[in-house]
Amino acid sequence: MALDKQILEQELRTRGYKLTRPRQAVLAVLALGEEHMNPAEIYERARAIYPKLGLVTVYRTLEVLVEIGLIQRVHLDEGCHSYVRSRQGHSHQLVCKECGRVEEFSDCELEEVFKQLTKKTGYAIESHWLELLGRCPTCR
Amino acid sequence: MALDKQILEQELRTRGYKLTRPRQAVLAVLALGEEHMNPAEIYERARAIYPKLGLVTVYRTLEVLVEIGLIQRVHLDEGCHSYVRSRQGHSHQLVCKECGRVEEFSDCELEEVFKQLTKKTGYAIESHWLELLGRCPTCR
DNA sequence: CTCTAATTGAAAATTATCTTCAATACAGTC
DNA sequence: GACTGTATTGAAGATAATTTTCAATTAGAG
Repeated sequence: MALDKQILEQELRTRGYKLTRPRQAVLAVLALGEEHMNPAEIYERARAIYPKLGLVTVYRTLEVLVEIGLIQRVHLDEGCHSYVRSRQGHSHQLVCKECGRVEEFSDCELEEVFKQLTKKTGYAIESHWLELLGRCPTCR
Repeated sequence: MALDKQILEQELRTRGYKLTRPRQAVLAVLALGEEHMNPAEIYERARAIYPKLGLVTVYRTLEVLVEIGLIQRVHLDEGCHSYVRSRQGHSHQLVCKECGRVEEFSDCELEEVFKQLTKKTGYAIESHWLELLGRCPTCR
């Protein structure tokens, strides 16, 4: 995953953002994680790397990364707003209830379902959000 | 939809909850709405019916209703945590970005997708959440 | 009608997130 | 390697959302 951190860094730089130490710390944490983490968790872990880091910077960095599409928000019932590294362009998440591990997948066959719905309801479907909760192989 | 309100009330009573005036006001608002509403919006509308209502009670009532399964949470990127009346047992939502109208549907063909994923990832899928965003016929 | 436990609302507490602003550090230029 | 303009940072305070506490009220069983 060290590799992944470099990809994230490169992507940031390419877009004209400066690669600062605080950002590097946040990226390092995100690149590691299979799990979804909320801002506070990310903050805590990233401070192990760069202790002067401020929570505000975590929020700001996450905002940038979501906008660029490098990470994705995960919505959970309790304590909304966690984040995970998004691997493929558009993908969905399989979250383990037990350990929080996140598996991503993208090859879904939802398109057909959407077409039918468009016909039936008259809605123009513009985006979708699918999230699955379960238990990962290890936790079963 | 007045009918629906009575269904909600009946369900609450059956479960041993008292049918108070504040709760009735909240139920009335929820029974009406095609739209998803956040606690503050529900509060405001319900106060037209029962002015003494407190916001806290709205939160508490929503909590009970979600637990019973009479309403569902809708997750949106900005301002998480809206609620809609849930019609069928398990269903999904088609939310209009423009006017907030919510269309529910339940006959989805996701089961097949899930089976494949279980096989591929080893996860035991226990629950899922699907949300579609788009534009309703009127707003198009 | 009475009584008790559930429920309520006001206020205060907590938590999450955002804004402001002076100080700092990156990255390109010399 | 030092210089410089601009983006970025962190602390502190502001705002917003949600929860807790607690004394007063009320639904509904008897």
